[in-house]
Amino acid sequence: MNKRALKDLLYEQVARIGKATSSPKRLELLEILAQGEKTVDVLAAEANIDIKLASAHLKVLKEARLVEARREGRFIIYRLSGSDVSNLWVNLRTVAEEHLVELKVAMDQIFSTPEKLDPQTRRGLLDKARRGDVVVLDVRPSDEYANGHLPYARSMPLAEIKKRLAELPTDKEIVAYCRGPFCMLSAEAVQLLREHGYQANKVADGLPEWLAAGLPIETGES
Amino acid sequence: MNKRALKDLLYEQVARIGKATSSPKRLELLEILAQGEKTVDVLAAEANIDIKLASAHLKVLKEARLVEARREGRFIIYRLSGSDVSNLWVNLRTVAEEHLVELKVAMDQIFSTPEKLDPQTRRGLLDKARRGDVVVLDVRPSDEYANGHLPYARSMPLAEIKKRLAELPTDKEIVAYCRGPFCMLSAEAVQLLREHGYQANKVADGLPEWLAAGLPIETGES
DNA sequence: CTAACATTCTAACGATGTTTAGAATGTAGA
DNA sequence: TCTACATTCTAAACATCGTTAGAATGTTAG
Repeated sequence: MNKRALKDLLYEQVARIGKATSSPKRLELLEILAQGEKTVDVLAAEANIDIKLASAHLKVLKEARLVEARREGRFIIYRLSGSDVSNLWVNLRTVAEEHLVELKVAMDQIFSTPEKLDPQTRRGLLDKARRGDVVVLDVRPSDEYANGHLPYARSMPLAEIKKRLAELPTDKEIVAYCRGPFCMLSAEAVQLLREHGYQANKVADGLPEWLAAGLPIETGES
Repeated sequence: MNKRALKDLLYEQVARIGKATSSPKRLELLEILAQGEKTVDVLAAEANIDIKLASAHLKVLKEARLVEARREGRFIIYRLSGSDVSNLWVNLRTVAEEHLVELKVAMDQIFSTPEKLDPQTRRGLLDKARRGDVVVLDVRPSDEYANGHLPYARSMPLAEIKKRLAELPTDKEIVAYCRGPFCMLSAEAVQLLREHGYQANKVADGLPEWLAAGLPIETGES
């Protein structure tokens, strides 16, 4: 076999990863899976697509070895095949945010106050959380919190906030986060909290971004 | 506009980056551009494709804002639109190397002695190069060397090595590198050097990998 | 064993991407 | 202005992908 054919083979393999990440739906599935393992029906519901279609996309991701599946009873549970896949998602999204004007514009329209974090402010948030100067609030579903969350974060899924308002302090800043910059849960949480007189803000980071920045996380129930 | 439509818009934008990296040829073009800016005909020659096809692929990369173009006389010069694009290429290739067995097998077939570098050995190489314990040899074309090279590296393009053998020491280890793990220049250089009695080895790293690892580089002619 | 259920497989459609060749554009130099 | 040249644009053939619906598979509970 000649040199060119061999080279072509190498790039073709990398292109398998590129192809797997070339569909919006598959990217959304990857982001959801970056929060923890999920069954097909949960993934389909979260991504708002038909189960059959979700299954087809998951098959593509599996063939590219970006996800793995295992059966548990009647359900098949998918998970990312490594933390490097989560990092790749963050990397792709970051490049898109950096270079695609259309994405910047869309983000500005959706999220009035962008709260991007740089390494320094991430550390700062960590320190303030440790000292108890802010309450870090994880508003994702509780299974995602259990799978991994920011240090010192408390779990309060968006759907439960209204009933559990009393648990939150009114004299401290509350910092809400969810799945990442594209997730709208924290924005809704902030709106709800502010309406009830709390000092609430959101940060764009989710677990994948935190991990990609090389920062530590915690796991386990609240 | 409803929430779902807005979300779809976000993922669609990221998918533009994925789509741009879903073709082997485009990935090869990105890797070449990660060594420095190039004209279309040089890119086409390096990637072994027709100029028209190269132009078409470059157009796709440009629409995804991964590359930029400027005209200089009769030539149009393309360059990556940021160092994050170079990092993305490294990230994609690394994920592929990690998860795709087919790629591992192909790499083993082509490169008999894989010389992957971890952060520690990279630092070690840097130290040895500084002390002069090894000669780091950049065997890429000289314009790529001028655009950026590993610290303390000497430029000796593959095509010139035979004539310039006398410049190299026989009592020191020579470490050759080129464009990255997929590039065959350094492997050929090592073979040539060994045939002439030199102690030569190669490392998989190229400039993009070195930069992605957060290590410093040098620029300028030799 | 049967029914209910989650998921995948198969087949089909239109939409999109890759590649090639020929025409068109824009620049440099005579 | 005319010619040579690098590059892009256009059109067309062909392959691949996304999506949908219906059939098939494998598992659990009765």
